[in-house]
Amino acid sequence: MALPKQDANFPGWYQEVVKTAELAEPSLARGTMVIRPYGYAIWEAIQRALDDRIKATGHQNLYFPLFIPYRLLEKEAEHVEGFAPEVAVVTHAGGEKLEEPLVIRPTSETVIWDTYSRWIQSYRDLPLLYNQWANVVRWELRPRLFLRTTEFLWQEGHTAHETEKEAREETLRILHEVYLDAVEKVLAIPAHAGRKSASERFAGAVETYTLEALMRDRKALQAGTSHYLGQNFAKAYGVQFQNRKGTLEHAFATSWGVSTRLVGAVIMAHGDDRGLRLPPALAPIEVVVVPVYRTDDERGRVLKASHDVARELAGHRVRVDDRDDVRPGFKFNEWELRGVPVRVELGPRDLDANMATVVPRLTGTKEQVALSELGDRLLAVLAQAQKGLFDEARTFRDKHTFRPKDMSEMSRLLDDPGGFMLAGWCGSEECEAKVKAETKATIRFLPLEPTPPSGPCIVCGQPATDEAAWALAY
RNA sequence: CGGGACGUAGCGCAGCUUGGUAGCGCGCAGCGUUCGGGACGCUGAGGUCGCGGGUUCAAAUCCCGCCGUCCCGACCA
Repeated sequence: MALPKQDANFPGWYQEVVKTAELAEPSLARGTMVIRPYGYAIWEAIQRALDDRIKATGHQNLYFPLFIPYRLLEKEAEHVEGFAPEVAVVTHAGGEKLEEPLVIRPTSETVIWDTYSRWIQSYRDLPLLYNQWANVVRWELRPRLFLRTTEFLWQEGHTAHETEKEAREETLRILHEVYLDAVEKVLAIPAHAGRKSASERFAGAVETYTLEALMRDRKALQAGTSHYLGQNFAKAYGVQFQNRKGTLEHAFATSWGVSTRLVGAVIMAHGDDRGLRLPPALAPIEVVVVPVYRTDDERGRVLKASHDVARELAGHRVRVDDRDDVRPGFKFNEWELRGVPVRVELGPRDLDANMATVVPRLTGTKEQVALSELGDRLLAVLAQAQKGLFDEARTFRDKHTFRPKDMSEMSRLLDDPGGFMLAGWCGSEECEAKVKAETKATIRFLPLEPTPPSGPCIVCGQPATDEAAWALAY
């Protein structure tokens, strides 16, 4: 099960890691996947990180249904136009054709705002700060495990506010305090927080904010989005409230979501030629102890010592790999492939010297540590692993951030080595489309606030309104 | 939908040109030897050759039709 080299064949490398590390595998229905326990444990850790932050910012969880009557979807014109091509529709049920087809939610703005119309009467009912954990279905044309599957798991927040200011603040609070914080501190992936151009905006949004990260194949990945929806949905679904002055007004909306795609982001941002590398904050197993023995005597002695190590690290996720049917070398490789941050090898030689062999996944170098200092040393290695992955990814990203002088240079750099291209943009869709046509790159993000750069638009030479970050993307 | 390829054991593939009753690697089961970096030997289980039709004494192989999957383009968390 040798992995393809990352540089030579990144898609092959990715697929092989997802499969052999037992994260997930394709399933029967087109574009769907089965998430296996190890992959799901990573997702659960991501969920916990997000859910903690969502609640800490004052939100509550609730749940809306999977099925949405087609007519509800149609009420917001831009929204339906954006999603219609990729919704799955149920036309038959209970053995007959349905009078009205049901769509399987591609996102839940429509049902939720239809419901909010009954929940919101007065400014006293606001704000509504709700989130749901759910599955959604989007009929994507090019599915890829975790990154773009027909069905995926995610979290979607839907809030309603009294004022535009409050709603806009909410959009940015989620972006920073929930998404950026979790992605950088837990997933150890450095990300740019930015604004989407009009063409990349969510269908029905006034403003879309995004988190963009650079993967190891130097393509960008959108890791989360937060939308300010203005009053579009409130108007479409008749959500009005009586304000403090006694007059009727439409509520202001936000929505925001991140998905199982983040599991793919962790794989692609941190993986190396030996497989996965997981940040300890996310790793289902932080420390694996591999006992080495030959005879029954040695086995008993070494296993006892192994469990002592596990006990000393109470509160951390430690696994003693006591399988008798595979040899140590196999275990070393397997746990490296699955990204466990630290391995401890314990054999008769170690025990005779009152030592253990410690091997951090990041460095791969073996070090001898006295048993009496092992606990402290492991904690230090774990802390270093979390920081090391983040620092390495940030250095990598900065090294692959360029300021091309003109289109041909941008084109050349995108081709090799790839990365983010920062350049002036005049704000016109024509220029944006031209870059895409010539280089396949899209604008991944604009600065949070419009900030004219020093140079002109890289396409037309007119004065620029923003410094845009272009990249090839997933 | 436009362009290209492929469907043979759980997975990855060979066999097809030139028809003769299905094979390799990995994995799986049993036994033994091994065990500090992906072990080895022997034995064994496992296949409607995508589906339907045709040609032929005989079809995985040749012919016709259908179905499905994957890759490249437009979409996308």
